[in-house]
Amino acid sequence: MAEETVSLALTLKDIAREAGVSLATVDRVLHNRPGVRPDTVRRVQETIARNAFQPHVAAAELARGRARRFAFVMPSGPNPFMQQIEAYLGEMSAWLAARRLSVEMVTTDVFDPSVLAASLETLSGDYDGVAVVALDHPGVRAAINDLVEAGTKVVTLVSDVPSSRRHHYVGIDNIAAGRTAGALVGRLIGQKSGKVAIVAGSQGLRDHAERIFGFNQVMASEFPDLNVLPVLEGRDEDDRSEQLLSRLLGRHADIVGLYNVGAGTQGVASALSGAGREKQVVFVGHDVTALTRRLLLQGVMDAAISQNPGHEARAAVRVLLALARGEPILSEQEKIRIDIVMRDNLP
Amino acid sequence: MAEETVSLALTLKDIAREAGVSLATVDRVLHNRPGVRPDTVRRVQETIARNAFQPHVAAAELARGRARRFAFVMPSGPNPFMQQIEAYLGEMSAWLAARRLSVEMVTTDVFDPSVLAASLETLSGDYDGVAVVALDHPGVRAAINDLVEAGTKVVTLVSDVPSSRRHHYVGIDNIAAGRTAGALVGRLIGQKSGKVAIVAGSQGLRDHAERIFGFNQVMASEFPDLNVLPVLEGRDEDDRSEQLLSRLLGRHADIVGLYNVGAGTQGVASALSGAGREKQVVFVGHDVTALTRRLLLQGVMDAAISQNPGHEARAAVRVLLALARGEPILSEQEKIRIDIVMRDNLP
DNA sequence: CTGTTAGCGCCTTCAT
DNA sequence: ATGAAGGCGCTAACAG
Repeated sequence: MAEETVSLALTLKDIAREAGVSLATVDRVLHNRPGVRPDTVRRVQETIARNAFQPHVAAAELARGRARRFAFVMPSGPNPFMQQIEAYLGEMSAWLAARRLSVEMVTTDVFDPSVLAASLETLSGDYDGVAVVALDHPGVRAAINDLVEAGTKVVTLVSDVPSSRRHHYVGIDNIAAGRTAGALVGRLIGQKSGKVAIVAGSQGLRDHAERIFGFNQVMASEFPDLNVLPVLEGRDEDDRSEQLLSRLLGRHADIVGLYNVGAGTQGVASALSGAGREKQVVFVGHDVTALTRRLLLQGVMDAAISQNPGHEARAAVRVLLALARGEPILSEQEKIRIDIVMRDNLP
Repeated sequence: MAEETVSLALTLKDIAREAGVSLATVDRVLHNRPGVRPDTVRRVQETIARNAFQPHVAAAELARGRARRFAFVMPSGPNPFMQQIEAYLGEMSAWLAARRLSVEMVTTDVFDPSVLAASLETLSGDYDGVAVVALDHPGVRAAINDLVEAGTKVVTLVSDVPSSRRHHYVGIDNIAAGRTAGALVGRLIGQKSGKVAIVAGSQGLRDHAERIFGFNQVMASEFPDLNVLPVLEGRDEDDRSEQLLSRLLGRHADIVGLYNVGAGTQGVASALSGAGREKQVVFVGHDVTALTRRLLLQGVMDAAISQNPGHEARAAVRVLLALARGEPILSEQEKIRIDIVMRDNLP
């Protein structure tokens, strides 16, 4: 009735004794440090394996006794999603302090590649790890590579630079997110045919471009009766998004679906209600914020594609920490899922 | 441009010096242990607060040096979702071992209250914490309360016993899950009217009953054109579920929606395909397993309501550990979300 | 190449 | 009511 998984509570010393060597030698083998004869290595490794020995992490941390400094490079604007990530990092402060970790926020204009690159350059050498909401641009890529070169662990957050040498990306698969949005818009529209509008921040942003790509993919292949209109670029600004969309709604009476790829959600919603069409149009956007929560409850928005900002903040810290310590990353745990949030499963 | 959050790396000793007392006294105050004069307590607390002092967890763990034993009481049947939780617990073994924690699986017939209660009784005294997939029944409730009485930390997993004195519930809000399923079925059906079938394991299971309740709630209030048929009780068995549903499909040609509340998914799917109606009926079920993944990809299932089993396993362990150590629980992190999974956001 | 040793910061007797 | 001191398991410097 009971399978087991026991903790033998072996220690380095036990292994040392059993292998007939000293503590220090076991430690060297454990961290594959040089200066041990090959067959001693083998002998020690065998005893370690035979006993399924696991060093006590707490003891190691204590002995190592090194404080780690991480920097988070975030957009300076009033993006609610980014603010949520920052808030969750703040909530972690006790957790961080108890582990002698520090996280510093660096806000910068991540939309200007040279400014972002410059910000990254200033960090070099001062931090064990850097998490950055990155724009995919050659200058930024170079800055990331320089950091990596200098021994800093780098994680891209929310928006990736796949061609760089960053160690890890913490964020969702944006093409899949776009596909998900497309499937939702299409299926929620039902049998009706008509036009579908897309509002994005900019097609120059990698994540936006990828989402649009995924969205169009699904639309083209599965909803031939729906006609996708050219993308409106609202620069994630409320006013501009509202104007553009209002004009579009005015020109097309048969818009039945709407995909808001980025921020500027307030503007998009205003345009819809302004036209009195919030009930006729299936509206899917991104992220659960105070605003999108309200819109979902009101039935103005039908679904939000979301990535859990708390999870994202914690995952970024954990990954940086694991990288800094040379520990393995628990990829299943750190993977960020694409959440579909509707009125009834609002978190 | 840079706000900060520094780690001053204070230690107990620093606090002791600044407060003019010894290490031991600070320690006593820190853990509000008796034997310290009230105003000494205050003085020490003030210095702690003033310096925002956080004891180093690694050092504490090491000094405390106590191994913890946890037991997970799980259903003995071949429920794929439960097997996933067990698998994730297995994957954590290195993590657990490195912290001198042990997790033992105890499988039992959780559907028989007396058997489950007996299983729980045998655990008393041997474990620091117990996670249990619980049936809500007076006998089980009493067994849980006995464990708690004996000082064991108890967490209910997946299925709750709210009226017991369990310390925590790790799982989803099943009423909300049912509502979500209802909203999905209704909205994906679109404007059509017709009948909706429900297949559950048993209405005696609290989680199933709650899901059905939520589902009906939404159906009644928002989809008056859909007519919900009486619940079929398939006991989570494939054969029985298939038979019952096949017969129902035979009797009603106008079934347009189907909600599978529990397991037995294979049987439900077979009944649908057997009738050649897998494309006409909107089919929503629970959990992402190898089977439901396939059904989603094939378009037989339209959506799965899911709770992340990996997250659930880790959260249960973390909560038990925090309870055992007397640490606070990070409720935001440990909350289990209701995930909507469709073909394009399969994890 | 290998071993010895002094801590890391906190907890826990044991004295006082 | 308070303090002193040893030790938890590992790391890192220093000897050899």
